[in-house]
Formats: sequence, C-alpha cells, structure tokens
Amino acid sequence: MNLSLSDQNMHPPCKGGPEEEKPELLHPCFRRSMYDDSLATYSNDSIISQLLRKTIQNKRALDEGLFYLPAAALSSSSVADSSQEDHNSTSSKNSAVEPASPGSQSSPEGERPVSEHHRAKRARVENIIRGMAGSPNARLSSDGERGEEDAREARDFYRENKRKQRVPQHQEHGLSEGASAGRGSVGGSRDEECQRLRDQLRAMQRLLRQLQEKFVQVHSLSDSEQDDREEAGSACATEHDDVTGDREPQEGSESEPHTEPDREVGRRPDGTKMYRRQAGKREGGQAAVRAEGESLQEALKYELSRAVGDTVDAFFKKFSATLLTQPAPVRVAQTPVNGNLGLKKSTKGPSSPELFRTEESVKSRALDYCEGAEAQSAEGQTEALSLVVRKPALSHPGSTGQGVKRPYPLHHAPFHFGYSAPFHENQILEHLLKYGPHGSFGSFSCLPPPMDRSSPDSVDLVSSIPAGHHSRQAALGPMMVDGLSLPHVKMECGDLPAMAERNPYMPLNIQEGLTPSHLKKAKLMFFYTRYPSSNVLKTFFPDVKFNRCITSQLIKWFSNFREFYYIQMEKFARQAIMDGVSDVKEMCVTRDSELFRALNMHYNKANDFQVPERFLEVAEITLHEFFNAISLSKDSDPSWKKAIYKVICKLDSEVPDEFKSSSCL
DNA sequence: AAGCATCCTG
DNA sequence: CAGGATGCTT
Repeated sequence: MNLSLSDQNMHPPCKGGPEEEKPELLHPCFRRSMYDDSLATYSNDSIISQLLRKTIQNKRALDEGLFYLPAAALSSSSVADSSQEDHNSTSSKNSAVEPASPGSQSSPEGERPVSEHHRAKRARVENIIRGMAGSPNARLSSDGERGEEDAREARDFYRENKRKQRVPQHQEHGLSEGASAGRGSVGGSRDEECQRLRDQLRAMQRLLRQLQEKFVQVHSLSDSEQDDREEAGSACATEHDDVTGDREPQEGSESEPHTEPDREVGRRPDGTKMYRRQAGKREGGQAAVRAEGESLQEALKYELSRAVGDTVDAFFKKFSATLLTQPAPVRVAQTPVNGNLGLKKSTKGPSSPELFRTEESVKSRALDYCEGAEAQSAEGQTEALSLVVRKPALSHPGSTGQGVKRPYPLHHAPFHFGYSAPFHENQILEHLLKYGPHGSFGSFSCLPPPMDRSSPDSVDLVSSIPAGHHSRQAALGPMMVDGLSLPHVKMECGDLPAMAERNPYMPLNIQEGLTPSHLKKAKLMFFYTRYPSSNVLKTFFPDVKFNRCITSQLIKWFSNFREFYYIQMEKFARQAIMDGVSDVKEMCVTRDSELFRALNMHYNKANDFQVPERFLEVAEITLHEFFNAISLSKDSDPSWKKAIYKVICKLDSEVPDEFKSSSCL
C-alpha cells in the first residue's frame, strides 16, 4: 500500500522495531505492581527482543557473508538488557544493510556455503532460544553467560548442525523466478512466520496495555484510592487525569518520553515502514537461517502464550480482588443471588464514553509502536486445538458469591471500541488463546453458579425445576455465557466487523465460539434430529454467531453423533445376529435396552433429559435396518450403509421450540 | 471447485 | 471430538 513511503523514511535513527516499546507497554499503575512479574518480563525488551535482535543480527551477518556489525553490537547482549546502544547498533546495522536491497543480494549469497563460524553462531542463537524456552527465569541470565554458552556451543554445535543439515535446502516454494530453488525466497515462510509471531506479540502487548488502561479506569472509578495507592497511586491518579483529559498518560520515567512527540510519535510511520521493509528483506533470507527461524518461532509462540496467560491471569486476579473488596460503582456481574443479575443494566464498566476516550488515547499511542499485526493473520497456525470452548470446571456449587467473573467476555468489550482494527486484536487474542495455557484461564475461578439443574432442557427435563426456573435462566444465560466463554473457535474475518459493531457493553450473549453447553444441547437435539439442516442449527443456536467455521463445526458434531449412533446400531444388530435372533421383530429398543443405554450415555450423560419416545422408535427402525441389511449380506457392498442412512434421515422430527432459547444450554 | 458426508485416525 | 482423506454431488 504505502510501501512507497517507507523508503523515504528509512533512516538510521528510526527505530521501528519492537525494542523501543518496553516502557510503553506498562501502564504506570502497573509498574512495580504485582504485574511487574508477569508483564515486565514480557515487555518488549524481554528475551524476545534480544533474541530477535540477535537473530536478525546473525541472519544479517549470514546474509552479508561477513560480520559487518561492530563488535559492540554483537556482544551488546552481554551488556545490560535494554541499552539504547543495543538498539542503535541494531538499527544502524539494519540501515547499513538497507542499501543492499533484497534483490541485490540475490544469487551470490544465496549459494554461499555457510562457514563453520557462521554455523557456530547459529548454534549459539539456538542455545539462547532453547534456554529461553526452557526456563523462563534463567533466560535473563543467558546473556550474561555468553561464555558458558560459547562453551556449550561446541557441544551443541554438532548436534545442532546435524539437525540443521536435515532441513531441506529447498523448500519448494514454487517461485517461478528462477531455476534455483535456493534463491532468496526460500527462507521466506519461516521468516514470515516469525514475523507474524512478532507482530502478534506486539499487538498483544498493545492489548495488554489496553487492558491495563481499562483496569486503571475501572479501578480509579471504583476505588476511592485505597490500597492500590500504595503501589502505584500517584501514577494512577495521573493516569486517570490524563486519560479523561484525552492526553497521553505516559510519564517521564518512560524511555519514550513525550517530550519528543515528533521523534517518538511522529516516527510511527517510519517505524512501521521500516518494519515492513525489514520484513520484506527478511523474506529474502536464506535457507541457512531457517533453523533459527524454527526455534525462534517456537520460542515466540511460547513466550506469547505464556505472556498472555500470565498477564491476563494476573490482571483478572487483581481486578476481581478489587471488585470483591469494594462495592464499586462499576458492577461487574456478580453471581446471581436472586436470579436477578443486576447485570442487565449495569453494563459492565464505567460509562462508555470515558472508556472510549481512553481507548482513543491508547489507540493513538498504541498505533505508534506497532502496526505489524496488520496483514499478518494467524493462518499459518494449524495446531490442533479443540474448537469447543472449555468452561472452567464448575467447582463449588454453593459458593456463588466467591466466583470471580471476568468483567468482559474475552472477545468483547475492552478490545474494540472505536478501534480501527478490532479484527486484529480479536484475531490475535484468538490466536493467543489457541496457544495460551488454558490453565491460566481456569486458574482463577470465574465461575457462575453451577449449571447443573438449570440446564433448561426443560422440555423433558427429568428434574423438577420450579415453574419459575425459566425466567431465572433467561437472566442467567447471558451472564454465564459472558462469564464463561473463552471462544476458541477460529473466527472468520467476515464476521469480525459485525462483532465490532456490536455494542461491547451490551450483555448480549452472542458467542463466537461453541461451548460445552452448546455441545450438550446439540447432543440432546440429536434425539430429535440426526440430520439437522444448517437452518435448523441457526435457529436453535441463536446465541451463536454463525460463520462457516461454526457451522461446519456444528455439522461435524452431528456427523460425529451419527457416526456413534450408527456404529452402535451396527454393533447391536450384528450382536443380535450372532445371538441367533432370526426375526427383526424380536428386537425392540426400550429405555431398558442396552443399546439405548449406550446411546443415552453418549448423548445424555447426565441423564437429566427425558429422551423422546420417538427417538426410541427411530432407533429401533435403525436397528432393524441394520439387522436386515446384515442378514441379507448387504454389508458386502462397501456402501451398504448408505441405503440405511437414506431411510434414517427421513425420520427426523422437529426439535421442540424450547431448544431455541439461547439460555437453553 | 465447493460443500457435504463418511471413514479413519488420534 | 477434531482433523485429514476420500468420495459423491452440484
């Protein structure tokens, strides 16, 4: 797009990289607070930054085939951690490289054999990375132990080297450019991945920053300066003023002082472009660096998820502590004591306008230092992860008042107010959730009262919930949903804007993800319909924001249900035949049947749902179909089941309207 | 080619 | 239950 601009603004002083952002990351209120542990560790100058710097340095070195870096730069990591020097050397180095455009360094370097020295360097980088991923605490010291690493390097070198050599020298990137597969494009995908991760990390940091801001807002509104003042009091106050004053809240202690808006803020575009440019350049990387990329990638993933997990965890811990200790003006859905949640109008959080303002100020600043998240979606990530949102286990049925609820559904409120790029935030969060340690979300008990009996399969619920239970659920529904959902489902780009449009404060319970409750509901629905149309699904999951992913997931669910169903049928049919049953009519399915029990166990484990009679009939018919088919040896035909499927699919019945209730989970 | 279903596997 | 492979349908 505006890549053209980037070239102009490329000059050494532009430190576009993430290295700069450390101070910005932490809200003043959170510095020295309990967040320090979790946040500071992940500030931009954390290992990641250093690692990135080193990696880039190494890569550049390799690219250029020589170590043009001043010795200070290479060893800078062994000095302190942040050191402006380091940045400068890095950037100046980068700029020094710039002239050699990606294109110009094409073939000669591309084929250049990697020297032993270079490989040793690589080994070192890998060591750093490994050390980092291995023990978070030891990471910071890794720099100071360069010597030790060097020593270890020799050991590791051969092993690593061996491994690296297995890395395909040509990754078939299908570039029509030239015959040589080892051309500049080779390292691209790896690097892109790393780049993406970096971008995501930055965006995440932005998010964290916003979280903090949000917290400060809420906190300072609800907390008439209490204990927290001791921790970060003045900073908080200042922050608050600044925020409401629509100003940059950052304090002088930042290494990105606002006294130089031109340098700092103003250079945003520069930084951005530079960043892009570097990315572009890196795409011209060589296969030799791929190994680093791989490790780096993993390390980044690790760091990213851990950072988020820890931070979010810490954040909500603190948040919840605040809420619990103070009857804040901001009422975050507490547990429903009476069935009236006080959630409806309380629209979690302070008045929206203020938050919006905050958001704006945050935004302007946030945009300053990162933009990389931009084009990089998380597509490359295909790690298997359950699409089902796992609710934290409902621990204490009775301890309603103790549960601490996340003030916002993770995907909603705080992240996309007037934001220009809600999509990225969400996607990144999504991504992080994917990789994030689930445990960290379950660690704090954001739990509503137990669903248990409230599960309004009320239609045929065996349980005897009083007539009034429905209204209670109606109220309960949204809150539970909001409080519990951690949408894990891959989102569809097309739906995100719509998401963003929704009022984040609206206690609406639209889900981007399917929860276990949805799964349960789907299973119960299976008693009525084995082949639900997507329309039916939409109708009966009104609280789900449908997109292709969700739809196919639901469809897949029913497919799985059917699979199990038919397997059981076949099994029991064969069993009957084995048992010498000769007449179909001897076989009937009742609630006492083993077959039924197996099915019931699968679809209605809690056994709190009165399975409709019709299902028994259908099951019996199915069983008969299988029995007959097998008896007639139709099963020799590979597709013999299809005929049965055809019969069964016509036996669907209507799903009771009660299932339409969104709170019917 | 896309969408859906089943089968198979983990 | 999810993902991938496969096959069928449109």
